[in-house]
Amino acid sequence: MHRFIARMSGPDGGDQGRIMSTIRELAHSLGLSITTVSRALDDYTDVSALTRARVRAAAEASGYRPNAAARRLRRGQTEVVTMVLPTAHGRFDEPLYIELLAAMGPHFVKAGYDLTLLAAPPGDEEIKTYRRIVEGRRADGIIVVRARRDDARIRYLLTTDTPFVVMGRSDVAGDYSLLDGDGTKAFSAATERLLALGHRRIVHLAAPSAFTFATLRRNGYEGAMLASGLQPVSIESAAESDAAYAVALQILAGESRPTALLCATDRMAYGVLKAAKELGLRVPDDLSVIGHDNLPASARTEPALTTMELPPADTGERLALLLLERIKTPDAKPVHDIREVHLIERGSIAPPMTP
Amino acid sequence: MHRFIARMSGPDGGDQGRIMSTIRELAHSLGLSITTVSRALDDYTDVSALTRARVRAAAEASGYRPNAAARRLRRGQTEVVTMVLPTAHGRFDEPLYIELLAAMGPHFVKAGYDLTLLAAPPGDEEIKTYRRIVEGRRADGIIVVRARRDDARIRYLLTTDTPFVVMGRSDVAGDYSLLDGDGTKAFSAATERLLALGHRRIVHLAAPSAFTFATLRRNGYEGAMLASGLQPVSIESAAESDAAYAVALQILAGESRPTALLCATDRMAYGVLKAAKELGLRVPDDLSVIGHDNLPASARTEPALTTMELPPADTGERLALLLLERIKTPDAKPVHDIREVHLIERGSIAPPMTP
DNA sequence: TCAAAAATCCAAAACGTTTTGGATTCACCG
DNA sequence: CGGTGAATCCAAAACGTTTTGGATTTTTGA
Repeated sequence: MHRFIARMSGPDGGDQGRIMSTIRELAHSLGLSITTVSRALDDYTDVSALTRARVRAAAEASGYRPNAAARRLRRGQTEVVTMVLPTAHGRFDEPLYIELLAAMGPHFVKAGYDLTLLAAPPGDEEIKTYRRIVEGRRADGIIVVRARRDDARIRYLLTTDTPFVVMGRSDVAGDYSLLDGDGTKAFSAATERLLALGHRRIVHLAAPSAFTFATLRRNGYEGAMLASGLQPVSIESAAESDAAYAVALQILAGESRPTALLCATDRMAYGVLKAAKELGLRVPDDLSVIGHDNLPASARTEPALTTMELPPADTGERLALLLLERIKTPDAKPVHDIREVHLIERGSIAPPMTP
Repeated sequence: MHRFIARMSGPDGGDQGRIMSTIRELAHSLGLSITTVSRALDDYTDVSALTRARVRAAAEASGYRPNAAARRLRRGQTEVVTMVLPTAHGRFDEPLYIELLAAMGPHFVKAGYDLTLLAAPPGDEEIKTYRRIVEGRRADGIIVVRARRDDARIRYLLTTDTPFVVMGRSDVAGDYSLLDGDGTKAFSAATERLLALGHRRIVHLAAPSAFTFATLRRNGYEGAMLASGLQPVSIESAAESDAAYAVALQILAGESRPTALLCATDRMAYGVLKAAKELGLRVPDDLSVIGHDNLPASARTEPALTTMELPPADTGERLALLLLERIKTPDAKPVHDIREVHLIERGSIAPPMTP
């Protein structure tokens, strides 16, 4: 009876459902010290099982959440990781990032981190953005995407002690974790697939060697060709589809034209498809085409494009985990994770009709 | 001489280039109080022009940046805005978001806000994510994208006092700012365009009426048809391209088939293109097709798809500004910004050949 | 010349946590 | 029964700002 009354209107019962905004209120309502409440919520061995349970229940019931700013100030860490989107001007046709973000999200949330996003065009502005994050201590870790061969961002970050991970490969030396697709192996495998279909005149449409991935993919293609006793032919083009279109018109003009074109990127493959159509060549009968990236548009081309991709969900998850590891144990040896790229076969390849 | 020595090794000169991490150090090195330094940096009229300049210079030179957590704690605001990505499972083919994010970014940065990103699949998890933000006071404002007719997120946010803006329209009543494309006007204009080309048998392939936009677009089409004295024919289909494909096969089978199909979305238009090809109908000669969204793939279809879009850069900018306004003056009347949708003409429409 | 007003500065409080360094109680042992 | 150690708890300091409420000096007005 006594208990019942206390629940109804006693000094303890009054705060029942109210939303408790500070730990002080919560502690007071429980007749405990702030210290004890804090430690109970943080699983210290320091507090009795009974008290812990009581605190837990009260926190749950009242919807108490520690003030993020206060805990960050006291702890000296931001509980934030940041990814800077390299935004060239104009249309930003890079759906990969949104998938990466979606895949990374849950892992960061689980680890108690918020993911903040900044957009910066390459150039001076970009480095300033990184400085702002680092000097303003706005993040505990950074994700650098689309690494460049000579990458000022990586060079800068190496001079600081901010944990970071890189997606893609760079020529910048130093100890940092990175994740990238195994472009060499992927292009080697794609070449072998074409060889298995009976192709012999396979040409590689390479991206500018300023990109690290371009060289890696080229190596894969050339290695596979040489291993089969064939002479590799790599032709470099700008990475835009228009440029690839122009180059492809040349390549496909002659009599002994290739029966297959292995392109460094999907976008380049689009140019090739356009050129083939222009020249009256049927894909895949007269010409097999392969790209890389699996852009959404590649499923809609005519015919649908055979391509390769680094599965975004896995990649995002791995990227998040790498960064969290880096934050937790900054002295551990950084890891280089070179992951397998998957071949996605669609309608743009077939055995060669013209021998 | 005296001055020179002081610079070399005097008590003031020692801190010259060192990075100053707290306002206390900075104040000390200038022989000023913390208060004065803080107010100098914040443009109070309270401090003399000379002092202000001195403080500014020293802050600049030493790379001082106020600790974000401390200022947030003191100010009671997070300086963070959040956007929750609705991620269905599987491939996330929605490049719009990344463009929106890129466009919003600079405006938030300029206003001193960080943009954090959370991913949540629709369902219970989604509302929990919103609760976490609101109850944990993790953001000063929220961006809700892809509004639904009966939208639990909006209903929840209306019960709190967290500022937010919505992209898209919902049936949920209440005072909140929103931004959306004028689907009605756009579809009316597209219909008129087809009429001007000489089409008379124009059919609208509508999305499920569970989506607000579906009804709006349908109204636009039907209004334009009626205004021209023609009988509108709207046929509803699921929004996936496969479903649209099946429906299109039916529509295009008969003898008096339509000469133009106006589709509620690009994805539905893809299904129509596939059906037309299957039936041996040439686009655009035998059939004109229009979509909406301007997905990247739409530029690569065969023929390239005529479509409509809400320009992402403008949209993102406007969305950011709307939210910032909402945060600054929460009592101001919310605005409904219905923006013009642009028609992008490509190869999938032409005058009808078969009369 | 003196009082009032303006200009300029500052000490201390406050924001809500986490953590340090004990204090208290209680059981147990010799 | 005194002492030791474990089990619990807590007061107060600290994190780095911003803001409050003066204090001091200088200028102005009569």
